[in-house]
Amino acid sequence: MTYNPSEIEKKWQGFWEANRSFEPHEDYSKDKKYILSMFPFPSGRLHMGHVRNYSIGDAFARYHRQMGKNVLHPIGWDSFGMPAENAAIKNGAHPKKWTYENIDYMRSELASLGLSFSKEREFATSDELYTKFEQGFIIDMYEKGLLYRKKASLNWCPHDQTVLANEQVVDGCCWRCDTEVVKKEMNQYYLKISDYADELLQDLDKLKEGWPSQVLTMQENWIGKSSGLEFDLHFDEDSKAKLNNSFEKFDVFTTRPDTIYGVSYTALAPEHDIVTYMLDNNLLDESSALAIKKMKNASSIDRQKEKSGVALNINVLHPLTGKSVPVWVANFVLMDYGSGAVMAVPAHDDRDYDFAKMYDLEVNAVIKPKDADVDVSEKAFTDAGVLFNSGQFDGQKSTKAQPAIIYHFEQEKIGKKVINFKLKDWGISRQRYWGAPIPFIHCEDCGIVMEEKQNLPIILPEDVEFTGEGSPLYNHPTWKTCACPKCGKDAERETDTMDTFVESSWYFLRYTASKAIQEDKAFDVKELDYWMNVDHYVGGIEHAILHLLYARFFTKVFRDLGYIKHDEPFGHLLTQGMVLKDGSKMSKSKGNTVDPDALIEKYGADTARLFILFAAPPTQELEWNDSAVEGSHKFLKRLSERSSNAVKCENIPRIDHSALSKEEKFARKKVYEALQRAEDVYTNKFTFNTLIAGVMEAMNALHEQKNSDVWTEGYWIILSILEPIVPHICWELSDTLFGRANLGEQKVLDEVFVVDSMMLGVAINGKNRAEIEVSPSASKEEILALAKVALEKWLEGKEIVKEIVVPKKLVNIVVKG
RNA sequence: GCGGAUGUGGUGAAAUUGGUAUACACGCCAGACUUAGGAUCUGGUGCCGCAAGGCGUGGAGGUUCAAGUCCUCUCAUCCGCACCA
Repeated sequence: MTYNPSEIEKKWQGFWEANRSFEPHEDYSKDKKYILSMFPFPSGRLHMGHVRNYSIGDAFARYHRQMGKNVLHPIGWDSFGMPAENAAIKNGAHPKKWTYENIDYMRSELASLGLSFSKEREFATSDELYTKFEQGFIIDMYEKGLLYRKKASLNWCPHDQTVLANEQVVDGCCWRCDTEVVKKEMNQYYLKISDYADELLQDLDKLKEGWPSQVLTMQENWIGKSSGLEFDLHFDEDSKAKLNNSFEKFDVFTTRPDTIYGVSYTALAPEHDIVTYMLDNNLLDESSALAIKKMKNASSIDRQKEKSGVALNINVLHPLTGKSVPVWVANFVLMDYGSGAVMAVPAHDDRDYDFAKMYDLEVNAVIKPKDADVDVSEKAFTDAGVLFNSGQFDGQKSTKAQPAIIYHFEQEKIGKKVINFKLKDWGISRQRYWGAPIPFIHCEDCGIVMEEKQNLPIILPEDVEFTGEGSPLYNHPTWKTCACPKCGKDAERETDTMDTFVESSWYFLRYTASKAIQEDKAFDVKELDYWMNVDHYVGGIEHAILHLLYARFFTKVFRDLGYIKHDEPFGHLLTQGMVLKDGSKMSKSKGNTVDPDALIEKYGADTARLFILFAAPPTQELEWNDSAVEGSHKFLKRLSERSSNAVKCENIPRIDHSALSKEEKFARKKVYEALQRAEDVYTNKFTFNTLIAGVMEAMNALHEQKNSDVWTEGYWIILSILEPIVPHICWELSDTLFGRANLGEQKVLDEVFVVDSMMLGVAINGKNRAEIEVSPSASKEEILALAKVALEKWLEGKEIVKEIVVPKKLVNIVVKG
């Protein structure tokens, strides 16, 4: 049969569409599988990363459908976001029009790949219906006390009068007008993810089976739980006077209380209240004030590059020794971790050490290794050790001194044990147009008032200008005017929209909503119970932290709001590697992209899917190679052409294995080995590349023999194995040959694995020297006798020290002399 | 700086998890068929060497009868980041 991909792909895509082949069934007594690939942002065109993502997901979905499972395999669009607005600024295209046109085009691209998505559950997060439910959830969270407002320091372009995202700041300047970016304090809404920090950390345990360990580690580090000592540092009298008696003290946090006697200075974040007070009241000389302002304006990345500090010329008293300790401002101290102030122990902390050397501050060692003296003349000694110069704690080991010192502080009521998290609350406000409006109203009398739920969704106005200056919603002449829902007075709508991570934090729940309830509810408890959790979640490693953490957080919040019963959304996670060309990531700026449409047009979707799953295991980076794509295409051509060796039938042929030739037996063995591997790959290993290699081996072995029953049986099985990977060609051939009766679970026949003889490697001192053929029932003695004959020339004049026989593998003889 | 990974033929990669290193594929070489070949089929292909043989999984050690796999040190590359006290 000639292979004509464009014809058969169109044919079967039409068939699937007409027959609604991939809609899940509403029979909740059936076993289910929920297979989900991360939904795309509708940027305009599919890229190879998408093709990889959806090919992997589709393989799972189709495999489980063959196994008789009720499969939910949905798709949608993460359609709010900055690029739509940028396109509007650049080309004048309205974000809504731009977005929905992109969706239409990309939907057709996905269709041309033959992906087995459910159509009835597709949505875009910018749909008003989705916004309606999301705004409802935000109101619920506010009422639950999970949403609050606080000041944040944002990137601000004074020229465009607009907030900039980190990626819009280029070398400290605005990407559009090149004006120097400054920090501006603004009120922002925050979700209290920190309330869930402990549970988000604890529950990583539940994911150990199904998630890659490096993702768990990254999340663990991100949440960053640590315990230590928190205590106050009191100013001396002079310093208090200098600060107009406005401050008595500030508190610091340390995870190394054992080093406390080594404190030689303390450092405040440039944003610290005390620093702000000193700046506001002109208590610093001009150059110091300027340096601090510079620190505050620097991007967090610049702040990491080089340490800098300013002495405040005030002092605090060491809580244990009473010694005077100078207070500095340091750029590496962060306001939103701990209390924004640290005690510095340069002798035992690398950062503190560098800083002390820079500004010629004291370095007082108080910890030494167990059996040696400590030398801090070149670098800090950061290991645990034994305390000295530490008063009553001298001679104690770090591990013992830490709790002992904390206990001492608690007894004296001058400090306490504290648990800290790195995880910060999630700021969800964005000063942008193309996002879901935050459904709040500002009333002069009532303050912040929630919009009434019956008035949702609060939708975006369409008559908006995109100039890149200011916030389009804020600038709109009438949109924000409204009446206060509480008192009826004139009020103003909130003009901030939500971070798009909010949408992607619950979209997987929305997919469970069947058509019947989609209009009325975001989702239904019964349907959720049946479909959740997601059995396989497939997506890029770049989402390892933020998206996955936020989605886990929303799941827990929804549980506590009583909407759902699950603690964790994603049972198994597969993080795919990047698609590279010429050794680096495909990107427009590098000009090394390969266009999926062109690929499909030239070779067909099946070739694209086959290559992408064959070229590397899914978790690894994939190096693009045009001639290897050609190779995948040739394999499919052979698959098609050699199908003429198989015979039409309705059942798998019965074969008398013992009557077959060696080549025929070998071919059957290869076919069933591939089948065995298929189960392992689709359910455990996900190394589709080795599965495809196994099928190629089976094809090669079939080609070495001429028995048409063996060919037929081979095709019966191979087409079933390959269907999840290259569905169109498999449906076509299977339809022609077997009326598609083979597209289902196939049984492994153990009889084909029985062999008459096997080859064993024979080695001397571990060095492979020969090969022997033995019967599977041969005894150890028989094998050794054969091995010694094979090794005759190597054994001459040597003394045999040891003989090792590893059944079915090899023989190793250890000799001397 | 911190955190996470990755190093195997000319190339993408296998290796049943300590047991014959390089399966499968690309590329390359030779041959067949052909008006033609960028189609198809057949054979070959880790490196050095005429050969016997030797050497080979980034590098150096170690454990073991046996190491790509385990341990120690080291080098290179990639990814993420909020200097997390």
